[in-house]
Amino acid sequence: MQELDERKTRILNAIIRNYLDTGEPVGSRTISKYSDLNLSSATIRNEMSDLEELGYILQPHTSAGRIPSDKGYRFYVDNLMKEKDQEVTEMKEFMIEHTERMEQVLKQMAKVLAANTNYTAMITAPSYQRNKVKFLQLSQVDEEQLLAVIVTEGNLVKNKMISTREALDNETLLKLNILLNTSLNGLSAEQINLGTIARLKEQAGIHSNIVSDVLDALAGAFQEDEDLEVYTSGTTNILKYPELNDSQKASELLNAFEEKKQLVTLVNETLASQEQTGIQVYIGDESPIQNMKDCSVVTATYQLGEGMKGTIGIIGPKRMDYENVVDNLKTLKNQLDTVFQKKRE
Amino acid sequence: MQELDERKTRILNAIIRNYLDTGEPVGSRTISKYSDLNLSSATIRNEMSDLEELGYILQPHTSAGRIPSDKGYRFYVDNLMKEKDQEVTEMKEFMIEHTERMEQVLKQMAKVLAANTNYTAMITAPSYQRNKVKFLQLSQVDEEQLLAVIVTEGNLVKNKMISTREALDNETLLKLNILLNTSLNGLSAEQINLGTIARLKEQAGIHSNIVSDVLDALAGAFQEDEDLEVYTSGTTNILKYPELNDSQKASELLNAFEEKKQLVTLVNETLASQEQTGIQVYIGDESPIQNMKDCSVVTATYQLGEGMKGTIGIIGPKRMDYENVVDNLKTLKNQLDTVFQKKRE
DNA sequence: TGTTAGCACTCTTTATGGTTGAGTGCTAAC
DNA sequence: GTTAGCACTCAACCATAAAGAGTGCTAACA
Repeated sequence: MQELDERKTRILNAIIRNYLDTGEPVGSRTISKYSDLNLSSATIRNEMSDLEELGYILQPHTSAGRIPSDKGYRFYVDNLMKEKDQEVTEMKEFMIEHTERMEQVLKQMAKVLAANTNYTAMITAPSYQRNKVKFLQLSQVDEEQLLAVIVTEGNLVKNKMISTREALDNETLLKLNILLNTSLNGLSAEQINLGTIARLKEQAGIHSNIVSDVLDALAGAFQEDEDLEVYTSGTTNILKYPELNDSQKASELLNAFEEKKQLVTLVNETLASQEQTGIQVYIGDESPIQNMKDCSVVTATYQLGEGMKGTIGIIGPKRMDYENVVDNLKTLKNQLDTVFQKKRE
Repeated sequence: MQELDERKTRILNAIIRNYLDTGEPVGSRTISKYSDLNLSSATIRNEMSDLEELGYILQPHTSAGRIPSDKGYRFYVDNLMKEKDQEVTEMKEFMIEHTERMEQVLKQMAKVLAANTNYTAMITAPSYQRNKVKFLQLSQVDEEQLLAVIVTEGNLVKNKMISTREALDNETLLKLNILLNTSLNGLSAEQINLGTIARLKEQAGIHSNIVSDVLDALAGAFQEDEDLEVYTSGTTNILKYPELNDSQKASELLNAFEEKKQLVTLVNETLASQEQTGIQVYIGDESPIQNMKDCSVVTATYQLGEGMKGTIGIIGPKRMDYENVVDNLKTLKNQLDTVFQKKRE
C-alpha cells in the first residue's frame, strides 16, 4: 500500500538531508558512501530512478545529481523530519520582560528570529478584531481640538484628534465621558451596532455630533488593526542563498517585503487555515503568494484566547533548515503566548 | 584663473549628461556627433585627455570611454545643472490634506518620492527636540494602571502606561492633573530642569512617586523622538542600477536601509550641516555613511520654525538624475513646510 | 597653433571548441 | 537482488580567436 518502502525512504531522507546541507545536487555515489545503507552506487541509482519516477526528486539536467522536488520536501517535512525535543530555550526572555511597548517587542522578536535562522522573519501584532473597549476618554486639548483616547482590553492605546467648532465646558465633557464609558465599556467592535449608536446619540442630545466623531475614531482604531502591521527583519538574508539571488527573483521578493500588503494576505491565509498544531509549512507553490513560489514559508499562530491571534513567519529558500526553523517558531510561539498571557492578567 | 575654459566645460557637460542617460562610458566619437560643438573626435580626445588629467573624468580601463569622477559630478551639480523653474507641481496635495496621521503622511510621501524618482526615498518626522508640552493627563484605566497622555505643541500624542500599587481616587487624580498641567504646560524638554522637578515633587506630597513616573514617561516620549523614526520606500529600486546590483554592495545598502541606525546618522549629519538653501548633495565619498560611497545622496531639510526640523532624502547611484531629484525634493520640501505650517495654526 | 585624419595599439566582449569531471542509464555478471 | 563496468551526457572550465569600441600619437593641414 505504501508508496515508499523502508529503503527508498532512507535514501530519500539521505538525499534531502545532504541537499539541505550543501545546496548541490546529490549523486548516487555520495549517498552510497555517506549513508549507512551499505549499498553500491549502482543500486542507489536504481532506487533514485524509481524515486524520480514517483516524483520525489528530480534532475536539474541529465548528468547531474538529484534534488528534492516539492513533493519530496513535503514528504520530508511530514514524515522524515525529527522534531527536536522542545527543551524550552529561554530566548532572551529578559528582553521581552523589560520592554514595554508591544511594537518594540515584536520588532525585537523578528530580529532575533532572523538572526537565529538566517532567513527572513515576519511577525504581526495580535489582531484585536474582537478586542473590547476598556477605557475611553475625551479631553479638551485646546480651543478647537478634542482628544479621544481609547484603551482596549489588551492595553492597546489609540488616540484620535477631533476638531470641534468651539470648546466644550468641563461639565459637558464630564457627562460625555461618563456616557461614553458606561455605554461602550466592555464592547467589541462587532457589538457596537446601530442600536447602541442610536441610543448613545439620543442620550448625548445636542452633542450627538461629537459622539459620531468618537465612534468614527473608534471604528478607525479598530479598522487600523485589521489591515494589520507586519514587521519584518532580515529581509536581506535572502540574498545569501544563490538560488534566490538572481536579481529578478530577489527584487520581487524584497518588494513583497517592503510592500507589506502581500504579507498581509499571507497572514490572513495562515490564520484561516491554521490547524491545532499551530505550525504550518508552505513549500514552493503551496504558498499563497505567487512571488514566493521558489521559497518555503513556515508560519506559526500565537493566540490569546477570544480569537485574538497573531502570526509569526519565516521565509527562506526551499532548501531550508526546517528542523531549526520549526523549533525556533515553536519556542517563540510559546513565549509569546505566555508573555501576552501575563500582560492580560 | 578658471580651471576649465568654455569648451572644456561644454565637453564635460556633454559627457556627464550622456553618461547619466546611458550609464555607459562615453567615447570621443559620441560627443563629436552628439554635441553641437562641431569638433572632430580627435579634438575631443585631446580635450578629454586634459579633463582626465584635471580629475573630472576617468577611464574604467584603457580602451574604454570616460565616465565622470566624483569631482566631475560635483562640478556638474554646482555649475552645470539646470534648475527647473519651480513650477509648483502640486504633488497630490489632496492626499496630505485628507490624511490625519503624520506617520501615514510621511510614508505616503516617501512612496510618492520613490515612485517619482525611481530611487530610494527616506523621510523622517520632524524632530521635536524643542517641542513643548501642551496638554497632559493622567487617567485611571483600571485598578493598577494609570495612563499618561501627553500632547505636544505640534499635536503629537504620546501615551505611557504607569503601574501603581493601588487605584487613586478621583479627587487626587484631578489634583495631580491640575498640578502637572500648570507646572509643565508650555515647557520644552530642556526647560524641565531639576528645579522644576523638585518643586513638582514637593507639591505632589505623598504622590511624588507618581510624578516621578510621569516625568519618566515624559522623558521617554521626548527621548523617543530623538532616536527618530526613518521611513524608507523604494529600497529595492537600487537593484535596478547595474552599478549597484552586485550582490555584495546591494546587500550592504539594503541592510543599511533595514537597520535604520545608519540612516539616522545621515539625517543628523544633514541637519547639522544644512545651509539656507536647504538642499544638500553628497557624492560618493562625501556621504557620511561608508556603505554609500558608491551612491549619491541628496537631502533636504524642512522646517517648522523653533528648531523643529525633519529630513527628506534620496539615495541612488552616482549616475543620478540630479535635476529631477533636486526638483522633486524642493517641491516636497515646500509642501511639507506649508502643510505643517497649517497644522500648527 | 589649433584641428583633423589615420593608424597602431589596448582591452573588453563574445563566440568557439576542446577538455574535464561528475553523474547517469544500461547491460551483463555474480 | 546487487554490483561492476562502460558508454554517454552535460555543465563547467579554460584557452584561444575574432570583433568592436575607443584611445594615444603622429603627421598633415589650414
